[in-house]
Amino acid sequence: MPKKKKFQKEEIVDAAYEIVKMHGLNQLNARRLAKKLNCSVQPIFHNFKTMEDLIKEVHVKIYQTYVSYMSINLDDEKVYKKIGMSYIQFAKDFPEFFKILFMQQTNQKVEYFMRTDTMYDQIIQAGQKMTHLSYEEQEKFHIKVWIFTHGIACLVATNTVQLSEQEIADLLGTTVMEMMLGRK
Amino acid sequence: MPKKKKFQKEEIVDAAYEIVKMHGLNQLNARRLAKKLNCSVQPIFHNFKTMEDLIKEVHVKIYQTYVSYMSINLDDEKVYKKIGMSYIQFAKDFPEFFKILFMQQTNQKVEYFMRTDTMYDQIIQAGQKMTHLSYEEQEKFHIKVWIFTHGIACLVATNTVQLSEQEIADLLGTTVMEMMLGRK
DNA sequence: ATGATAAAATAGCATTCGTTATATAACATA
DNA sequence: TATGTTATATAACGAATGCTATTTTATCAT
Repeated sequence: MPKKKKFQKEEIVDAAYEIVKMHGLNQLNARRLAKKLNCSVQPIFHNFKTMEDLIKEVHVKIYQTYVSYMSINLDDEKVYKKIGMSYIQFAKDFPEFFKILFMQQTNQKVEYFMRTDTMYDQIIQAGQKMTHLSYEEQEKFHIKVWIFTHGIACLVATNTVQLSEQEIADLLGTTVMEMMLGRK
Repeated sequence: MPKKKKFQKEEIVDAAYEIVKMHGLNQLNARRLAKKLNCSVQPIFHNFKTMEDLIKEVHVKIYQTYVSYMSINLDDEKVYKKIGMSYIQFAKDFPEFFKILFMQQTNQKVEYFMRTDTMYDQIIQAGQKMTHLSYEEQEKFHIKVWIFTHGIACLVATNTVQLSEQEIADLLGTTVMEMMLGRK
């Protein structure tokens, strides 16, 4: 009966993902994507109602990339440092993705790293094992560490500072230590 | 002889500045600006060769706004806290400006707050008066405080977190204190 | 008043974008 | 092989953008 599909949804999303990764979201458009796929714009609009719909699926793939970077064994020691390093490494390896996920006007994205995060509670509890603080104290500590980490990640993603992995590890390590030791 | 000029460069830049302040840089275009000025697009292109030229002048005005926010008496006590609070307050009051100045891909903008900053040395020295650290130690401390401050400012500018002035002051105050006390 | 001159209005061009109407081509089934 | 179905190509529409050619209008020295 029908002609076999040449362009599947997945490969279109993959190509769009690559464009966004290399050149940012505002460089993604139907013609550019078609060119990358060596086709006309038809397969795109045949598979997706609108560009917006396609971008939604790209978002999902971007978020999956982030999640895979952040999958860390919470039983490990130095949880905070490892989580922080992963977060910053993500910002370094995928600056465009980081900007999309964490440096844009917020609507529903807060959930990614705030209280609603599924990992939030686990992180606090993992931290408690090492610091022996109360849940509330640990929570305050966690927020401060996270803000500092986020600060570095933003600077890295925008290329405002260029830091090696070792420099980042030192900076994060000593600061987290000082934040802990300096508590009243 | 000639007709008197009705639209001066300054008022055009002012109107553009307002649009950027309220709606961001990518909402600025010739027709929208003309509408705000109650004129056609002609006065704009008569006064500026291109939109890019106009935007350059808007950038200058934005940077001036930032500088006026950051003009702080360095002889004051709690310099760090005051500078940090000003930086964050700027991000809160002018999120679009903050994003333009400090949350975009960097080219020449590093100068705003890095070593090349004219205030950089004065800030370090002012800090030394209170901490009695060596210049190098004070420098390290300064960078950490700045990263933390920048982290909060980014979160505020993107509306990822909503913090009152008091909450910001507490967060910044206690963290800077802990960073100082926790040093090896 | 009038004419020279420059500012501003009008209307349009060229480009880029999302999207779609139409035509063509490929493929499974009869 | 013929037919129906559908994926893809071609080409174009309509809106938004930067910018400009042309016309209109206001000012001021004469």
